[in-house]
Amino acid sequence: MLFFKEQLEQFIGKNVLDVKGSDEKIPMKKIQHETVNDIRAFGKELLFCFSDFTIRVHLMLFGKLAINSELGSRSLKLGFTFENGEVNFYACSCKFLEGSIETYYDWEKDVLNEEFNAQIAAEKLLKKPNELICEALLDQDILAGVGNKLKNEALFRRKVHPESIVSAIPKPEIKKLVEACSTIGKEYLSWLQDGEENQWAVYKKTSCPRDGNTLQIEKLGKSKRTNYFCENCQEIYLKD
DNA sequence: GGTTATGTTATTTC
DNA sequence: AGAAATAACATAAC
Repeated sequence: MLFFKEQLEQFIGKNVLDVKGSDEKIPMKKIQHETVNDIRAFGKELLFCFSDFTIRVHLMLFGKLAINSELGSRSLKLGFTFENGEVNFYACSCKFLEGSIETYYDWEKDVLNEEFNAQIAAEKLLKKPNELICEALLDQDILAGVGNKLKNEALFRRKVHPESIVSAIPKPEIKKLVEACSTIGKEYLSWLQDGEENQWAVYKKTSCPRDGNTLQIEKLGKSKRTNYFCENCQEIYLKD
């Protein structure tokens, strides 16, 4: 979401002339004529901060946003009109957060925030000793912003098998994994900013870029998310 | 045309 | 009651 935040900065400090959309959880009248004090990103969420409340937008799987344009084929969920342009959201999840935004978020959890704290994230992962690492890395309360792509890529880069048990992975490796999530997240952002194609090593790929081995594609864990991994070069850590 | 997918929350079931 | 499974949401790509 950091990618969009940068494109939305033109609206910081601007007054909301009009609010539209079908999201009944959002009190449209309260927002009208209010001024956006800040636009922030937290993990996969975008935050429009007003003086007494914040509007949170999450694009989920299928969401889209349009800046200074409209997507005619979709039905508008939430749209802001400013004096200098407009933002329109579709197929997203919106929430009205009363009060100060600081009471809702710990910025150090967000892998793309400058306050991201890898040490704390690693410690929190270790508090889930029995989980598969491929599930634990997706915990938004520990690593906000890490999705299935970053998870797969981080595990591959660190040569850790997705079915490894958290408590069996050496502690220094846990920290390295956490740092890889953040690093790869930044790489992803720079591809987006530079308009480059995604350069995933294993996500949606069929062969290992290290040894050419055919990648395993499996839905693992309780959440059954797809995992792409190389059995040859990703080590599995199991309890003894 | 069916399946799958960058994700989370609400509801139902056990 | 609380955990765990299931559904819901809504769209594009293959």
